[in-house]
Amino acid sequence: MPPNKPPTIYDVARHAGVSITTVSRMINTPDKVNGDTRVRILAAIDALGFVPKAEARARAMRGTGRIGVISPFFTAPSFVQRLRGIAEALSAKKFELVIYTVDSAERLKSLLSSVPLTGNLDGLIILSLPVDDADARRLVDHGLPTVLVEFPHPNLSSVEIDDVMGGRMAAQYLLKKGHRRIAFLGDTDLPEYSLHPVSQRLVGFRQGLQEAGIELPDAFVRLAPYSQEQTRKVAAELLSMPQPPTAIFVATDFQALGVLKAARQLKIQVPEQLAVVGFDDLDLAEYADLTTIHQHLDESGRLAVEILLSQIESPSRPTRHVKLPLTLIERQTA
Amino acid sequence: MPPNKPPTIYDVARHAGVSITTVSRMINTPDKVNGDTRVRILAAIDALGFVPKAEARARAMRGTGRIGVISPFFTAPSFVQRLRGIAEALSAKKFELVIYTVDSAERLKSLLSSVPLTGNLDGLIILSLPVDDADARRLVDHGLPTVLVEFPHPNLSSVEIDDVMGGRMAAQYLLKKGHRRIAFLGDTDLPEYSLHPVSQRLVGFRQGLQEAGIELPDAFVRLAPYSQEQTRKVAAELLSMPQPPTAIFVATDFQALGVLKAARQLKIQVPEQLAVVGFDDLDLAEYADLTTIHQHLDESGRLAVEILLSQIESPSRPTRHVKLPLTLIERQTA
DNA sequence: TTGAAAGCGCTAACAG
DNA sequence: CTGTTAGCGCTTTCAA
Repeated sequence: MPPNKPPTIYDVARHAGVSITTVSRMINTPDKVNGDTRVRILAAIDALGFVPKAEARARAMRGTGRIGVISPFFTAPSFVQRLRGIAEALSAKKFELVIYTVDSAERLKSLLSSVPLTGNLDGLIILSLPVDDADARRLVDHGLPTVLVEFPHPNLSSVEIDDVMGGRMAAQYLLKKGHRRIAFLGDTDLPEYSLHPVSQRLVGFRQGLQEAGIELPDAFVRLAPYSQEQTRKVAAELLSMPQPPTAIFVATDFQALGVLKAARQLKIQVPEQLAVVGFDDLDLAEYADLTTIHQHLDESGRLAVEILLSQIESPSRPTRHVKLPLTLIERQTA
Repeated sequence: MPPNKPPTIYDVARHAGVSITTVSRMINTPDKVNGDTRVRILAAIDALGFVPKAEARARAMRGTGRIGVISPFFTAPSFVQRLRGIAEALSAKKFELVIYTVDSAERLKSLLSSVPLTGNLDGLIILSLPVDDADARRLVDHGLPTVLVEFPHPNLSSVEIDDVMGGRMAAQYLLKKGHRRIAFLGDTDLPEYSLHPVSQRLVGFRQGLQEAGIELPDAFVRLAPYSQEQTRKVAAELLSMPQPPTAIFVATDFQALGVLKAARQLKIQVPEQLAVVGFDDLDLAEYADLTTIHQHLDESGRLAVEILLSQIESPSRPTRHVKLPLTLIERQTA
């Protein structure tokens, strides 16, 4: 007949013939306990019906071991790949990963005001979401270490992507290949709560062309919703013009696939008759043999974690703004 | 200059010029504190924004429920799509989503023994990971509602995929199309910590062929690591045989892309000279116009959440085992 | 891999 | 009324 009081690690320790340290270890980092002892302790825990007191844990623990990630609702593969980098880096350290998804401007606002207060987090990563001055101030005031990805703010650390440069790189590459009639295809999904890096890519692209004295006629700038089918349609229109482009810079890989499909259906040879350059270098770009601008998606996540953790360790450190390099990956489509 | 670390009663005590005892008393039995001191302490408390630590934690854990997801480290797109279904369903219900990724058998064991204890979770979803009797028992004993996806266990609710049936469907479809020399291509990634549904698909596939009296020669069963390039190589070998198959059932869409690539490079016409059927119906299958077995990935996540939440609400409910239907999506490759 | 011992933030005696 | 001090159950160095 076990005692009346709820069992503590001390009871478990005695029961299993080990020290309380080992029991604690068993609970928190079981892999650091010998398989043998582990079984004994597990048995003791079961036998006594032991449940750790959350309150006592909270007391004894330094931080909460929780990192929050606020991300647009992951419909686009690129978020997922960033997230993958984050998850990887985080699970290596022993942090819990809490995900908040955003699907509206209100939800973002609401998260941004509640999370720092009640989120009980050690740190926060915000993916591809706009943070205004008030938000940033609140984050700073609450002493919640935060790293922004893809949307810089002077008061918070960030990992940035140089979308303008990316667009420029695409332009330069296609020009070098001898193209003169070059079109741009981007997406129309401009939710107020999210960013639109695609616009930046267009800016850079236009710059690149201008520097070479090439026009980008309005008819060659097309937008389509972020879906394969819709993009395919728009691409087909573009390719059916009397004077169609000989190259298209598609601002996202995913849409580039739609363009390739349109070309296939119209029996247009890629890259002979049409060059296609994408952006992102998603996993699937390799399959499609898509020439594309590689941005280090996984790496951006890992880096964000690294910056965040160092900030958590020494809060006095100044904010860092890292710009990840872009690379053009030459494959078969251009 | 707000503090960086959450303030403790020590901070408050110093700030108010009293001892920690008095602060503690102020919080628990305010009437036993002098009106004068009380005011000073009160002032200090909200000057510092003091919140008792345990309480802060409790509050964070209480209001919004927490659902944990244990998933293999998401390298495969199929996990991501399941996760997407989960995230969607969960954020609608105002639940917090905590992600634990597994990259080894030890890590899985470790999570399975620590998470129920210290996770502070209201429910748990385990994706495509093997749960043995001891694990299941612990989960049940701790009263942590759990739903398994893709790996059933009698004592826990689950959402299952009928991989055997899927393999059979693929076989039947190809047979109906008149194929007789049909090959199988699966992946070799058999981490001990994860499952291998692909084997089940092969079993079903073989059954389907046998029922029609068709042989599946060993030379037509090929495995390749889960990567486009490696799969492409193996497929190329297969297609370069003296008597190559006229159809290939590729057990994962992602690898099917590799097969298609091999066919392209060898100038083998799909579907005229080679039929290809995939499995999963990932987003990218649509792009590739891949005929494939559709499993409801997003839906499996949503469903898991639904079952879990209903289990949380009424813990007495018996466990449910739902088998999601599979559908063959006919596109261009077979 | 393990244990001793020093905290963690807080409460509860016990004097004053 | 207030401060000192000894725990509470648990985590986390640091040696061994």
